[in-house]
Amino acid sequence: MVSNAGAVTNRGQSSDSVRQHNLSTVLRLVHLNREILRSRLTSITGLNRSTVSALISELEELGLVVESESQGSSGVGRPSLMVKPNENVVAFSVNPEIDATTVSVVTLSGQVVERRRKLMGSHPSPEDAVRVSAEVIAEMRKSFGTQVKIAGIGVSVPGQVRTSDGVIRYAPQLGWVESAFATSLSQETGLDVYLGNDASLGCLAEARFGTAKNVNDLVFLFAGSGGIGGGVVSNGFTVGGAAGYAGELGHMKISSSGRLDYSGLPGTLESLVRREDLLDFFKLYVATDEELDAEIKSSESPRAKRLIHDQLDSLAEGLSNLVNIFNPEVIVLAGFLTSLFEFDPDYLLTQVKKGSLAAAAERVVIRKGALGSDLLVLGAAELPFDALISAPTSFTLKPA
Amino acid sequence: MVSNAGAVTNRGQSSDSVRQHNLSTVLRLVHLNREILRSRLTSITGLNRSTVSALISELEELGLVVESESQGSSGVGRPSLMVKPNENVVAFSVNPEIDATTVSVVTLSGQVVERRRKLMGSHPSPEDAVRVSAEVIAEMRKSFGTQVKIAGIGVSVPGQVRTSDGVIRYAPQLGWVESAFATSLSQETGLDVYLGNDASLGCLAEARFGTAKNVNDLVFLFAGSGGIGGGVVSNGFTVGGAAGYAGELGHMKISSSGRLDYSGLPGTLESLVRREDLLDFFKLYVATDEELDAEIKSSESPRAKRLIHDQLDSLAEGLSNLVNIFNPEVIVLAGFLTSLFEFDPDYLLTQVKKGSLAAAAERVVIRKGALGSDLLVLGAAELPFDALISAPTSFTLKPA
DNA sequence: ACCTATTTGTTGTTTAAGACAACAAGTATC
DNA sequence: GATACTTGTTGTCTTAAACAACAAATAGGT
Repeated sequence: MVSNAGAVTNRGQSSDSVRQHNLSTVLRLVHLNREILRSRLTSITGLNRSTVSALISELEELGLVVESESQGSSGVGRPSLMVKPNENVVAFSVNPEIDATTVSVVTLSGQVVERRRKLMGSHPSPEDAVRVSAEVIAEMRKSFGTQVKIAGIGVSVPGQVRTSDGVIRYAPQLGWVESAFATSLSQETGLDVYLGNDASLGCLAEARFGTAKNVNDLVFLFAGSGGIGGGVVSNGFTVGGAAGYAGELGHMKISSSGRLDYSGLPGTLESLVRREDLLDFFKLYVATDEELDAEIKSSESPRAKRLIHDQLDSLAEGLSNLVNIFNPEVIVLAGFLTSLFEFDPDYLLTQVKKGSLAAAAERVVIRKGALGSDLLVLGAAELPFDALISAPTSFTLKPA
Repeated sequence: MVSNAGAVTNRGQSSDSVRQHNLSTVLRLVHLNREILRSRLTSITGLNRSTVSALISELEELGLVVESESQGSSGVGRPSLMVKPNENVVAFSVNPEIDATTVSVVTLSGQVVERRRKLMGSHPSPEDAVRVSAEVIAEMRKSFGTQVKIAGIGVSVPGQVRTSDGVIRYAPQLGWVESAFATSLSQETGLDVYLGNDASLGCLAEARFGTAKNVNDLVFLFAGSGGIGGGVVSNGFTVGGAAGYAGELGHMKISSSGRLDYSGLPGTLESLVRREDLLDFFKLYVATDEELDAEIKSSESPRAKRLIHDQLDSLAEGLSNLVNIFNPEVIVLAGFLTSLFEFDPDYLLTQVKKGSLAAAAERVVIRKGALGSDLLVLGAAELPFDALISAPTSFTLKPA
C-alpha cells in the first residue's frame, strides 16, 4: 500500500521510442542472460509472441543477436528457439594500474576472450597509458576477422571520473589530475571511449553477472592496495551523483581516530581497514591477494587475530552506516575484504547488525564477490555495451 | 562520453502502456508546475501539439485537469491555454506526532486548503491515532461538496515504514511497533492509505515543490525533537532501499564518542547534534523552533558559540560523509538544523568541504528548506497523488 | 484601421507498431 | 499413431502518435 516515489522523465513517447525501448529491452535481456529462450522473452517482457519475433528479427538483421535451436528437451510442445548475443560484437576493456595496463576483449555475451597485460614503468603518465592501450588495441584489431564489430572502449579508472565529459578528475595512486583520457584514447583509436570509476564498475559487474544478479538494492565495497572504493545500486540504478563522483564509501568518517587515509581524511573507513597494515604484520612485502588471504586464514596467534578483528570492527562500523543509509538487500565485498570476511563471517554480520537499526539490517546478507579477476574487465565493457543496448538501431558499431 | 548505467525494466511497451505513460507525463507536469501552458507541455514532452491536445482532453474528461485562458500577454501569436490540476481532486495528509495528530486536505495543485490539529494525551497508541484521524476525515468529508474526489490518504510516520505492506515497523518516539496502520486507517475510512517515513517525505516535498525543485541529486537532513532523519534523491529517484528503511542518515556513526542516540547507537550524527543540548544550554524547556532559532541567532557568549560550533562541526562531518557517498548537487537542511546553518553558513560549508573529497564537494550547495510547516503535509499527500498520476485511467477516485 | 508575421489550437489523414487470430511445426504422453 | 500442448509464422486489426492544412488569436508595422 505504499507507492514508490517515481522518477520524472518528462519525455513523451512516440511510436518510434516504443520500438527503441522494446528493442533495448529484448537485447538487454539477451545480454544479461547470455542466452535466453524466445518463450522466456515473451513471458518476461509481456509482449506478444509475434512482436518478440519481429524484434528479434530486427536485432538479428542489425547483427546483434543470433538464433539457434535449443539443446535438450524443454517439455511438451514445440521447442523454443535460443537467442544469444552475436559473438562478433565485442568491446575493449582498459584497466590502467600503477605498474601495468591491461587491455581485454569482451564479447556482448560477457565472455572475456582475450587479455593482455602490459607492464609499465612505475607512475606512468596518462599519455603513456593512452599510447600503450592504443597500441595493444591496434594489434588486437589486426588479429580480428572482418566480421568482428566493435562497440567501443570501457575504461576502469582508480579515481574520480567526471561523467559529463569523461575527464579523470583525480586518480590518487596514479597521480593523474584532470586528464582528458577519453578524448585522447578516442583520437588514437577512432573508437568511442567511456570511463567509469573502478569500484562503481565492479559494483555494476557484480550486480549484472556476479553474486548480486537481479538484486535491486546493493552496496559494494572493494579494497585493494590503493584504498577502499565502493559502489551502490539503489532501485536498480547505479548511484552516480550529480557529477559522477558518488560512491566514495571508503572516505566515510566513522571514528575520531586521527589516522589519515590515502586522500588525507582522518578516521575514515579507508584509514582503519588497510591492506598495508596486514602486510606489515605478516611481513609480506609485495603479496598477491591470494597470498595475503592464505596468511589471514592460517592465522593462529592472538596478536594476528586481534588485528584482524580490529579491522573487522572498523569494517562493520562502515557497513552499519551503509545499511542505515541504503537498507540494501545484499552487501558484496571484494578484494582483501573477502579475506577479512571469511576469517569470521558471523562476527562481521553480528557487528554490522549491532551498529545499525534492526529494521534496516534484518534481512541484509553479506557476500563475497563472484567475479574475481574479471570484475573490472566485465564492468568496464558494460559501458560501451550499455550505449549500444540503449540505442540498438542508431548506434554505429565500428569495424575491426 | 560516459553512459549512465541504466536500470532494467524488462517490461515491453504496448500501445496501451504508451498512452498511460504519456497521460502520466502530462499530468505529472501539470501537478508539479501547478499550472502550465499547453505550449510548454508540447515543448517539454516533445510530443506533437495534436497529441498533447488529445491527452489533455482525456485528462479533462477524467476530471483531473481543467483548462483556462491564460492571463496576460505571452508574446506574438495565438495565446496558449493554461492547464491546471482540477481543484476538486484532493488527498488527505495525516501527520501523527507525540502529542497531536494533524489531518490536512491538499489539492492536486499542491495547496494545503485545510488543516486540523487534534491534541492527544501523550503517547497515543496507533489505534488512538487511527480513530482520531478517521473521525476528522469523516467530518471533513461531510463539509466537502459532491464534486470533490479523493485520491487517498498519505501518512508521514516518524519512524520506519515497511513499504511492502504499509506496516509501521518501529516509531521510537511514539513507541509504536509493528502496527498495521495503513490497513486499519483504510478500513475506517474506505480510502487507500499510503505510508512514508517523515524525513523521506520531507525530502520528496522539497525536491518537488521546495528549494530543490528540478534537482536530481539531493540529500535532505531534518532534525526535530525526535532526532535526525534524512532522505536522498539520486538520479531523480528517492532512495528507498530493499524494504523501505533507507535514509536513516541520523544514525550514521561519525565519531568514537560513546554518546548514544535515540536508538541506542553510539557516536552517531544524531547523538552529537541534538536539539535538547541547545535547549538545555539556553534553559528553554518547551520551545518552538522559532524560539530556539532566536536564541541561537542572538547568542553572543563564547560558551554558546562554542556549543553551536561543536554542533556545526559534527553536522559537517555527517554532511561530508554524505557528500562522499552521494555527490549531491544540493543539501537541504530543515528543522533546527537551519538555525545552526544560518548561524554561520560559510563555516558549515567550509567544514563540509574540508572533510570530503574535493571533486565530490566542489559544486555542492547547502540550502535551507523552503516549505516550513507544509513540509510533511505536502510530502505525505504526494503518495496518493503519485499513485493517481502513475495510472490516471485506472485509478479510482473516491467520492466525498 | 488594416495587413502581415507568428504562434497555437483543431481536425482529418497517414503511418508505425503492437495485439490478435488462425494455422503450421515440433515435442511429450498415452 | 493419436492427442494435447507449446511455440513460431503470417496476415489482419487496432491504437495512438505524427503530420498537414486550416482556423484563431495575438503583436507590430504602416
